[in-house]
Amino acid sequence: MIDYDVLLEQFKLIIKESGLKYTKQRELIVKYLYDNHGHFTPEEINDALKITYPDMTIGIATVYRTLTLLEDAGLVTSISFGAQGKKYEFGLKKHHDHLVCKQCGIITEFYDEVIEKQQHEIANKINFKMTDHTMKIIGVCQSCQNLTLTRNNS
Amino acid sequence: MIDYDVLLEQFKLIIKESGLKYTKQRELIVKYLYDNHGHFTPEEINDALKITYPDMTIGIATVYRTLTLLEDAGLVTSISFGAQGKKYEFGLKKHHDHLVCKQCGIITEFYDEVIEKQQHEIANKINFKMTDHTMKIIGVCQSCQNLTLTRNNS
DNA sequence: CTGACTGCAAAATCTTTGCAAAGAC
DNA sequence: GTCTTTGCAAAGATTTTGCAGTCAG
Repeated sequence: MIDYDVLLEQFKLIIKESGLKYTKQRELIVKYLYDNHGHFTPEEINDALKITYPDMTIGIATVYRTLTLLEDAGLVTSISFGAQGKKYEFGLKKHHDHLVCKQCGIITEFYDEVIEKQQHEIANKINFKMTDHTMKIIGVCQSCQNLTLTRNNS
Repeated sequence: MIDYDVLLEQFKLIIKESGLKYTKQRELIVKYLYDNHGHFTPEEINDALKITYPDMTIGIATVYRTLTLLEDAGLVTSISFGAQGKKYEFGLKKHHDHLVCKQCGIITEFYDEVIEKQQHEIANKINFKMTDHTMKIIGVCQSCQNLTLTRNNS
């Protein structure tokens, strides 16, 4: 995993090159996603920052604006959940896809060489210029399956 | 592709078994998705029905409620687009995945045996009980690529 | 008849925008 | 200083809900 200091430098560089400003709020959001690997809604990020930095006021609008900015810059990526918003995660990890448990909502990441390769082939076959892809496997994770069993046996 | 009459029977059966009622509105929405293969937002469906059946009033709420019902019944499936809602499509086709052009928004469907198989293997490996999956390849379709070329050359 | 369904409008979510004040460079 | 960013609140956009009337079975 990339070092936080290196990440910060990269972030500052992107900021500078775009003629934008480097602010505390932006850093905190990047830092939060870096430190807490996982998938968060804008609101979760906002709430967490409010708790961690009670003396700072960060508006939810800023979180949205920053996440959009960070996504454009490639520092974070998002994953959609139906109509009910997006979740964001730190984006400079190796590309991966997601398994989503529809019972507890937990998201597990995976990477599979065969799938990656096949996707390129599919896109190439029809002259589609692939820039990105997402894959979600939806189902029930092992611990939720166990829970169900337990409940049935009791 | 399944016959419309057969589909209707199946739909009526599902309705009856759930103790629900068979209404004109529900039929029209099923019919619309059957006749117009493609991917539609609830609003698009609502607008289209308003035009096709000017003498019927179908509330947007009914479209939402019906789509949820139909999705639960497996007659339609949905594909999410970030925070900006879902699109629905007729769901009794053979399973397939999507290529989404980020310029014109056109959705192309594909089915790939290798990917399907690999997904099962990934889920099995970690004891994840897969019930569904979605895969989106995002990029630029051939005609949008051509447009860009044309624009650059002119 | 009874209970489900509908349309409407209001409410609830989630996200974006306008604006004056504050902050980065 | 200049121009961007921020927080707030208001506005938008999308989806859901409450309710009285309507309709299917």
